[in-house]
Order: sequence, then structure tokens, then C-alpha cells
Amino acid sequence: MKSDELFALLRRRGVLWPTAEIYGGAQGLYDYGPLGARLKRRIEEAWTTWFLGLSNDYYLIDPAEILPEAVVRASGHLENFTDPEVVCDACHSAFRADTVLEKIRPDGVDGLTAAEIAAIVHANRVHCPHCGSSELSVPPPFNLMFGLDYGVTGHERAYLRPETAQSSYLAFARMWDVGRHALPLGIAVVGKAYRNEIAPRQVLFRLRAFTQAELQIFFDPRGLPVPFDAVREERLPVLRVPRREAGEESPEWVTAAELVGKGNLPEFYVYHMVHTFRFFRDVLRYPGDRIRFFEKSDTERAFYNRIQFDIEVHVESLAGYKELGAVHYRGDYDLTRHGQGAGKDFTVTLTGGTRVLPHVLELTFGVDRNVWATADLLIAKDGERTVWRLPPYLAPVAVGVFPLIPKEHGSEAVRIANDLAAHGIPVGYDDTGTIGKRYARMDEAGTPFCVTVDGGTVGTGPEHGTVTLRERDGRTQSRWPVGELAGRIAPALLLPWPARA
RNA sequence: GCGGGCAUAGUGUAGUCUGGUCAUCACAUAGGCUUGCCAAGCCUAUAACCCGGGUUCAAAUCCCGGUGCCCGCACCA
Repeated sequence: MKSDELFALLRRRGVLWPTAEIYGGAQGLYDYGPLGARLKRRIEEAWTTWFLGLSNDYYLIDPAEILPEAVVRASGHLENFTDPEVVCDACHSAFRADTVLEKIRPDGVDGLTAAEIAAIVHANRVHCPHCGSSELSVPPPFNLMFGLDYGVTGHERAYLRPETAQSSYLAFARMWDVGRHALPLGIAVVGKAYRNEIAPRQVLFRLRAFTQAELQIFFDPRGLPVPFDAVREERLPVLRVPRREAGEESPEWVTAAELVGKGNLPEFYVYHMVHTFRFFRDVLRYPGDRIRFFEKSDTERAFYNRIQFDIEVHVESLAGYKELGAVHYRGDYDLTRHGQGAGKDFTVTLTGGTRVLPHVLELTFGVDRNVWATADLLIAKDGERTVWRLPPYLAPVAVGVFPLIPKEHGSEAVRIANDLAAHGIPVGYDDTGTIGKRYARMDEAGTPFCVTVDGGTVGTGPEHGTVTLRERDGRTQSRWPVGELAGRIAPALLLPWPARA
């Protein structure tokens, strides 16, 4: 489906809609409705269950969304958040200042103010690379963070966090003590981050307020031990830099062992690529052939990353591969910076007395983008029928309960619905329209099971006390005693765990 | 941010060029009849010209501003 069509469907069904819609909306902000809120929460829970399931030493924390200025100064976000730009007043093209001035200032323009850069531009009579005009100007730096007047006087500066990762770095010292004074130590955060994006676009793909799920794994720089043998034969779809430079868009399927051997990547890194891939393919149930690991080159990589593969998924609605997560080897950049910023030393002493500054492997996941991706990848048109093939454990409503004839079977159906709900199963009750219409509504909402109460259920014949259980994907129907329903449905709602060696 | 395009019920649309009927059609939604396990049929109801200003006897239609969306460029630390 095209983006517009998919968004119309999601809006109509109450999955999501623009924030402040009645005032005309607000760029880059969306609200989740009943279906969307549940789906998003289930995706977050699936992520948490899977990635915390990788180790007993990985923990979820829930830190504040506001960061004092000292934090973002140390992290580099205050100065590095945006590269200074030069814009052409004649043709309105914009360029990175360091690119335009690379011959004049080969060392770049870091640390210069807009006025200083403008002075260099004019002193050297720099012309627009696009149209040749000399009318270049340098706008004041635009920081992508939302600044806050913090405290009563408003003189203290604070910022909405631009990424959740910083919260984990801030927590490291405390978590070292709370934990067992051992590495590896994983700190996960699922929460909102905020960026004042210049051009929010593509619905959930460029938001000004968005939800990230990130796991920071702190490990001994001499090595992060992983049970690599358990994954060495797993094939991953990988698009590395040389292949990209040859103009290829499609990934190659290579084994984990080859990525380590010929590919020259660390075992711990590839091991986490495998589990990330399995999460997308086996938990979210995205088709494996839509997924690729996209290696970032030296120039594309964020400055703090030593190795960076984005995990990208091909979505039809946006006609291309979109980044839905990433695996970042950040080295000791973050603890070093916060050590300097806070005037502390985050070196830790391991058993045996060795002192190390931990390195960080970051697994990051965009929750909102994956809400969209589940819709894009898992909604299928089947003739007139629209079916959202969500895995049962992600479905906002697990089971729809219908009376075949509301007047005759309604009270029994309500009783059954209440009973299932009491077992912790999310239930939707519907007694309007024809039975086919109710099935269709549930298909569209991703509900995997429907239970229909009919004359047999309430009658005295052999079908007394049994109902029809209809499954979304195969449209198969089977007859079940009411008392066995919860036991039949509940196992399908359990979130998958990663296989541990 | 820049350039181009677009904006009509819940959804998709007709009408806009060429101003003039208290705005078309379908689906969806709600109620009724009928049917009774996969969006059937009939009847009824609800429901819209993005916001603000201007031109005009008259604006969904023309003009200006704003907001939002789409595409391209730039950006995505």
C-alpha cells in the first residue's frame, strides 16, 4: 500500500492520527489511538523480553526525559548536533559549511561561530557551488534539541533528551554498584526522545517526539564473551561498503562465521547482529528477504561509532529501505566524555584487580517506525478482505467474541468474553452487522482469533457449551468447549525469548 | 529550511479551469426489516467545502496570508 492509503487505514481504525488534529495538526507529532497504543506497547514488551532475555545481567531502567545542560555539553550534542550551514540567497541551496570551505579551511569549521564562518566566506569571496552566486549567508546555528527554561528563575538550561542512550551512560556508575560489579552490564531504556527536526516527514519516520528502545552493553574492552558457536552458521543479509560502492542495493546472505573470518568483524558484534536479525524476522515476523544490514562508511558513520550497521527493512509504503534499528560499537566515547564532563573516572576494577574503562555496544530500535513497519509489511489485501497478520502476541485485541444472533446468544457471549478477559486475554466484543462483517473488522485490526456463540452453544444438543473458534490466517473454524478456550489461546500470546546457548 | 503540487463527510471522491440549485456518488458508521458462520439485500439516519482575510450582488470555485500533507533538494548529530 502507498503511504497515504496506509495512513488513511490506520487513522480510520484509530491506530494513530496527527496531534492536535482539530487545530490543523502539528508537524512531526502523532497520537496513538486504542489499537496503536496497545500495539506499540506490545512491540516495546516484545523488544524488552527478547533483548533483556539475552543475559541475566541486562536491566531495564526508566530515567528522566529532561537532561541538564552539562550532560548534553559533555555528550557532544550541544556543539555537534548540527553542522553549520551556508545557504545561497540566490538559488536557495544549502550546503554544509565544512564542505564549501574545505579548500580554505581543511581542518573544518568546528568551534567557529556563524559570524566567524560568514566572515571567512566573504573574505574569500566564496561562490555558491550550485549557481555560482556570491550571495552566500550563514544562518545562526540551529540546534535540533528542544531547550527548556528550567527551574524557577528560568536561568538554568536543560534539554529534552535527543536520544535515550545518554540516560544509560549517566546511570552506569549507579548501576555498577546496584549490579554485581561485573561486566558485561546491560542498561536498557524504552522511552521518548525529542528532536526539533527541520523537516518532519513520512508520518512515523521523522518525528519530533519519538520512542526509542535502546540497550547499552558495557563490556571489558579486552573482549565481550558470547556463545558464538551457537550462531556461527546463521545467514544474515548484509550490504557492506564495497558492495554498496559497486552500486548494489541488495544484500548478500553470508554466515556469521564468514562475517567474522573474511568480514573481519568481532564475534561479539556479529553475535548481536544475529539476535537483532532474529528479532525482526522471528518475533516481529518481517519477511527475511525484506531485511538488510546496511554498513555505514567512515564518512557516514556517526563520529562516536567504530562499527555501524543499520538494520533496514524494505517498506512498500515508502518505496525503499528504511532504517528501523542499528547495532553501534561506540567504544569508550561516552564514558570518556561523561568522565571529563562530570570530573569523574568511570574506570572500574574487575575481579582480579584489572582496571578498565568499559566499551559500549549499543543496540537501538525505533519503536514508532516499527509500528508503521508492522502495518506496511503485515497488512495484506486478500480480495476485498484486508488482513493485518500480526503475530498473536503483538495483536491489540487477541480474540473477538460474537453472538451469532445477538438477541438469542448475546448474554452467553458477554459471559464468555468476560471470562476470557479475566484470564488476561485482550477481548473485543462485537454484536453489530453480519457475522462476516465482524470477522472482516477483526481481520483488519489484526485480531488472530474470533469466538462465535451460536444456537449449539446455548442449546441442549451435543454442541452445548461449545463455540466456534475461527483463526484469522487460515480462516479455519473448529469447535471448542468454552472452558478450554483460554488454554487454547493464551499460549499464542506469550512473547518469544531468544535461545540462549 | 528552499522549490513545486495538493487540501470537499469517518474513508475515497464529483464539482474549482469558466463564481450562481442551502455540494455528487460509493464505501464506512448508527437504527430498523430480513438473513443467520465470512464485508449480501431493502429502508432510514448521522456526516464535509483546512483556518483567517480580501474581491464580488454572489466564493467550495478568484486573490492574499497561515496551517497541514505529498514530491524533489538539503538535513537526519
